[in-house]
Amino acid sequence: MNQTADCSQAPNLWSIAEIERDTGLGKDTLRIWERRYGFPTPLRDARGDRMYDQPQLQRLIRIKQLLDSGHRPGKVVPLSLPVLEAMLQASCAPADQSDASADLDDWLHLLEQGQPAQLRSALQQQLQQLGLSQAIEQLLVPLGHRIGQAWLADRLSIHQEHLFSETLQSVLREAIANLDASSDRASRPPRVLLTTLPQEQHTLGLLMAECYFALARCERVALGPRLPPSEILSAVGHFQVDIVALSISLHASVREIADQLALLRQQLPPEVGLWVGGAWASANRRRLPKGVLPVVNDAQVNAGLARWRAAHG
Amino acid sequence: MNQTADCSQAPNLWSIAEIERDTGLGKDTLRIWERRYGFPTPLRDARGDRMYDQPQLQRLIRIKQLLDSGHRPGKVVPLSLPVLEAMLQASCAPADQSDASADLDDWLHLLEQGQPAQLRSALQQQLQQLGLSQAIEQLLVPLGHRIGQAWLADRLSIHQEHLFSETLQSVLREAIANLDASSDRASRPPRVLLTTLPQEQHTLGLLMAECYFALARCERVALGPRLPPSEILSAVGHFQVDIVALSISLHASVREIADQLALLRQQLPPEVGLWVGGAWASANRRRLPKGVLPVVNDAQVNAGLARWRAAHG
DNA sequence: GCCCTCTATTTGTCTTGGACAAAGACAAGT
DNA sequence: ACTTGTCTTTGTCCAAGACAAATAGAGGGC
Repeated sequence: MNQTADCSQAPNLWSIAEIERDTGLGKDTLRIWERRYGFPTPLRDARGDRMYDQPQLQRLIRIKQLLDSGHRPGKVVPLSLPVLEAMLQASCAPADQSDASADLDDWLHLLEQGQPAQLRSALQQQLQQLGLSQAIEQLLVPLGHRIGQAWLADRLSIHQEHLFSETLQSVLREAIANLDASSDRASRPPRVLLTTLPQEQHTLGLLMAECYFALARCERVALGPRLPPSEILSAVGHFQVDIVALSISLHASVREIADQLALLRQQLPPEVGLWVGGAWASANRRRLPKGVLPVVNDAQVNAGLARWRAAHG
Repeated sequence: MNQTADCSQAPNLWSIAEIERDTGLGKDTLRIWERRYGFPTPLRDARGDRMYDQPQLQRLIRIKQLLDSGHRPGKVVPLSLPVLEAMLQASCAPADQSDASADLDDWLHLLEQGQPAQLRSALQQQLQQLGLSQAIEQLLVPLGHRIGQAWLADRLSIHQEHLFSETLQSVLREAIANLDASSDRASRPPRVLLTTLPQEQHTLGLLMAECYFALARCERVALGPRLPPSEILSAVGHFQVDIVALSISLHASVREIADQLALLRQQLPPEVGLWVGGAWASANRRRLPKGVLPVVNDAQVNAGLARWRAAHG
């Protein structure tokens, strides 16, 4: 499953360094869990080095995901794989909208068959038909969830997920370019800085956020993903930005993000807004520091913008 | 210089974990260099933990860059910062084309002033004027080098580099979309899989490669950056691909890449081509495994395609 | 019900020094 | 020019212990 090449001769055995790379868990952490919780229990090669097998790798990946969503190590490390998967399913599937999920399966089929051109034109057509903001909220966001689930359940391989991601990125950027080209109204304040924190893996959320702001005809400074907080601060000064908009996906570590947001809010000039979108923001609304505005859909973005424009005449 | 936020109270001091993150050198390696070469010599905090200061971090970053371009640790770790910088300048500046470099400075100025909209339209205009393939080879690639140099010399901050990268990405994708839309000729074989190896940081090269193949009206399967070799293999079967095209930037570690390429070539079906573009390919043509075709510019891509099409009727 | 503070536990990171194999460099023989 | 063997370089791994930062839970005041 989701299995990287086993470069060595041994079948499906990984060294501690490969486990660190594939799970994001530090070597020290892996060793100390072994002492404290009795898991993992890697085999040893001739030299005495730890060699992890596939079931243990799977279990570690799931444990890491649960850790990132706020669970404590002592509570999840000892659990068996089925239990872990059940917990993940529970935390990943937020209220299955039953009517849409059949349609989503159609999209999965399209992705599985794997004709890039077809996928692209199907996406374009849906965007046309539903309109950009509707398409994002009712199709793309749920579809993203569904694809994440399918990947977890081994129905989708990494390269299929990449194809979807790349194709959707291309389509969304085209949509933004079209919006900007049809200059029936010129862009106007506020000037919004768009980026993500450095940990972020999920780039599509940022692009969807950019769509919202493009629809509202904001001046945008799109800096792409993964900008360190210190650079966000200097960019704010450099570009004379009114609002910093961050996109944060669910897979990010809860605490780490909350800390960074608090620090960023503190160091940012008070008159500059800090808006946060993405699944993380909706799941952790209570943990947001003061002065950080959650904007998880088109309506909230527009409401926030209306308020800003009213205040700044 | 290029300095991340110092989260702690101490001014400009970093723990060993932060050094690992910022340089890519392992903790173990840092400690053993200390034992063996007498560098680095970190201070110690109250608890006895290593704390690295700014000069040492700078030196370590340069050392890592030289290591990645093939130097041996014993030769470079003991060298002083000025010497390291001189060596980097030498290896990074491949024959300054004197006529173009004044123009490049104009672009740097534009980037420094930092009006996103202006930068974007200037890029678009140049693409129109020179044509896509000319613009890439004569403007964008040299400009990329120049920006890398400027970043090294502290003239450019990270957020400016992000702005350039994001803007150019947007412009190039628009150009590709336009090419595809103007369907005077439909796309035809070979079918080309476009991606990069997982280490790759430099995404723009991939997009430029996609431009070349789009100009040649190939069927493209763009999977975005950072696809693991095992996934490349399964994608080749899944999408019935004729050619795998990889973009590899100069900053990648020479040996690591060469090994991965050899393994990939070996595991790939013999009838599927493996083409490699980007600065790495031109700098390491001799290290390419057999059966791997270097394509570092538009002409070579077209030549390769012509040969393929001739061979496959 | 909510918020604070204090304490006990959990948890990850850092330390030391030694061992060892994979890979590069270099010399000698074909 | 090419292989082969040896020496040297170099990074990773191991073990156990120490310790501070983070968290949970209990108790007290509003």
